[in-house]
Amino acid sequence: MNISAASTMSGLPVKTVRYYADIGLVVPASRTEAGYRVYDDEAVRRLVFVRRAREFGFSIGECRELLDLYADRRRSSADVKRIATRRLRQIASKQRELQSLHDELAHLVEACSGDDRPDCPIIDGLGRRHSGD
Amino acid sequence: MNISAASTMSGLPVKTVRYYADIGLVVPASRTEAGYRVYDDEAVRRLVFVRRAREFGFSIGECRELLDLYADRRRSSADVKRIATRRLRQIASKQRELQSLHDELAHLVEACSGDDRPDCPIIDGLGRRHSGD
DNA sequence: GTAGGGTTTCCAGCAACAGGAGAGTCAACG
DNA sequence: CGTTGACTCTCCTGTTGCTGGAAACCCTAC
Repeated sequence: MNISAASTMSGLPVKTVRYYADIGLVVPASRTEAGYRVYDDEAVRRLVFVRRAREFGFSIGECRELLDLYADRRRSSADVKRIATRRLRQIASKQRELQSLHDELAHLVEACSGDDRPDCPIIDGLGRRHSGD
Repeated sequence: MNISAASTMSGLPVKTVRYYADIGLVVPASRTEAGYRVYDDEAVRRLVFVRRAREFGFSIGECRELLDLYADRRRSSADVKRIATRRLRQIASKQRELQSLHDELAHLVEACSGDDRPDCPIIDGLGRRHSGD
């Protein structure tokens, strides 16, 4: 199938499919004589796999690792679990970060009257030095 | 004061201070005859303000807006509150997104035995199509 | 045979800097 | 006064993961 069919089936934009081919992440099964990329079912499965992994926030590098493991029928599940657990920790850390950000900013927003007077705790709160000094 | 003093006082890397000057976000008070950037207290206050706002995840564009409001003694607090509230909603949305990501991935990780056998629910779960199709 | 879609390559650009090259500048030391 | 070393300047490249566009080719249908 050609690139637009692969795009539709994988749920990735054509540009992205082409990009993944360029960086060697998911290469097409072959090329036509005219140079058109040809994708087969296996390649589409890999595209879907990458899309899902990207949706989980795995980097392209991590996708490459996972894809290798995906293809390797003899890999141990421990290898996969290690990468996924690392990613899980990243997510948890990002969540904590966002939480404190949210709390602090919400605090400022609540304290702000939000009317047409110039006094604004948000501006004051941003201007006041706070972390890292 | 020169750029390294401004860097130290603001808590921003020299490169970043220079970058902010280049894009016109925080311009130095003046230049020496040799072309060295000269920062005064006000410029440093603005650098600190931007650093704080960036830590809150405001984009450079939003920092520019906020900086205008910061400088405008006659602005209404409503203008500031609008921008901050928008950002707050972005944070909340990102939090929800991370939460579902975390839950789903944690689910997969828990289901994975993590031993040296090849069966791996994580790989299977990533390979299975799920969203957007 | 020609109109319209697709497809190819390559080049530019996004955010928000970081790293480094090569050249100029400044203060201190001898 | 010369030199050393730290600092600064501008300019260019690279990062991540694409996205958009241009110019050229290809393929099918009418």
